Amino acid sequence: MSTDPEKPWHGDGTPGGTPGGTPGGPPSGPPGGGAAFLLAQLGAHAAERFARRIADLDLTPAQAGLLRLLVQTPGRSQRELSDALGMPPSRFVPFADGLEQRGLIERRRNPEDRRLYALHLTDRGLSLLARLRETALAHEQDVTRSLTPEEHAHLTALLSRVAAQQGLTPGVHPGYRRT
Amino acid sequence: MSTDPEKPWHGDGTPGGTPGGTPGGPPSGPPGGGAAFLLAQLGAHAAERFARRIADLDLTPAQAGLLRLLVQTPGRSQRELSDALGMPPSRFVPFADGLEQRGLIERRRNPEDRRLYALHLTDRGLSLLARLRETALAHEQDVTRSLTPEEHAHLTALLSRVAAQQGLTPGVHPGYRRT
DNA sequence: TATTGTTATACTCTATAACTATA
DNA sequence: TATAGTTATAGAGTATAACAATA
Repeated sequence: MSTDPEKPWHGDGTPGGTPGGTPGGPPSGPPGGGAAFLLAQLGAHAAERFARRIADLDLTPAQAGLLRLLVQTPGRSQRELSDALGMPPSRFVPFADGLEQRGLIERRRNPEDRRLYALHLTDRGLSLLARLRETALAHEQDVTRSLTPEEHAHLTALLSRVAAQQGLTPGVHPGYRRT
Repeated sequence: MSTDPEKPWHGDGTPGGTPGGTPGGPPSGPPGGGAAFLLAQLGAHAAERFARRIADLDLTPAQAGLLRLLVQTPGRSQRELSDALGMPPSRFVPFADGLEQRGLIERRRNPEDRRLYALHLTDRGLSLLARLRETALAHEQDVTRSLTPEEHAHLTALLSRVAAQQGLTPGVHPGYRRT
C-alpha cells in the first residue's frame, strides 16, 4: 500500500469524473463498442439468462449440451462425449452419474469391447429434451426481442458465417467446460 | 451404475450414429443454430481469443477492464470499481494489489473521507492501455475477418441495439467476475 | 450505527495422477 | 502395452464473514 499524499486524491481536470454518478463521455474507437467486445458481452449475458431459464428444469448448460449431443448421435462413448464437451473424463463420470440417477440417460455395455459404455437418452430424457427446446425457443425470442424478423434472420446469418469461419463446432460452445 | 444387458448397446437404426466419426444431420429449429446460441458460442470464443492475446501484455480480461474503467472515470473508490466489475470487495483488494505493484495504477487517499481510496492510472498504466487498444483492434479485425466492411458495420449496429435493449452496461461484461 | 478497506477461514471446484478392467 | 472408465487427492480459487479504521 503506497500512498502519495503529494498528488490530488481525485480527478485531474478531466470531465466526466463524478465520483458517485455515471460517466458521460462516449468511448472512442472499438474497445468497448466493437463487434468483438459486444459478442463477448452479449454472449455472457445470453448464456447467463439461458442458464437461469433451464435451472427450472434442473439442468445446467453442460447437461443440456449432453442431452443434445445424445439425441443427435446416440451411443457415443464417455470418452468421446467428454472430449466433445471439453471436460476431462474424471469430471464426466459424476456428471453423467447425476443424469443417470435421474433416469434421463442410461449406460449400455458394448459386448464387443467391454471397456466401453454407450450412452443413450431414456424416454424421460427425450421428453425433457422437448421441454428444453421450448425453453430455448423462448430464450431466443427474448434475446432478439428488439429486432424485426428480417433483422433477426440477418443477424443469425452473419453470426453463422463468423462462427463457421472461426472454426466453431455447431452445437457446442466452450462454456460447457464449466459446471 | 445400472446396466441393462437386454437392450442393444449402440444405435437404434438412427442414421448418423457412427461411433468415431462426425455426425452428419443438421439440427432442426433454433436449439443449436439460433442467434442466442450463436451469441453464447461466439462470445465465449471471442473472449477466449482476447484473453490469450492480452496474456502477452500480462493482463487478464478483468485487469484490462479495470484499466479501461480508470481511464474513463479516474478516481473511483475500490467499492465502486468492484461493484462495476461484479467482484466482491474482498477479491478486489489483491486484484488491485497486483496492478499497483506493477506500477500501473496507484491508490490515493481522500483527505475528506479517510476511509476511501481513489484509484488512478499511472503513466505506465496509460501507456500499457495504448498497447491494449492496439491489441483490441487486431482482435476486432480477426474476429470479423469474414465480413465486408458494410456487414461488419451492420453486425455492430445490430449487436449494439440488442445489448442496449437487454440493459447491458457499455464497456463492462459479466466475464469480469472471474479471474 | 454504517461504511470502506482488509484479512482469515471454510468451502467448492478442478485437474492430475494413480488404479482396475479390458483389450 | 494401450485405452475406457473410475476413484482419490492435492491444489487453486472463491465467497462468507469477522475485523479495524473512519465517518
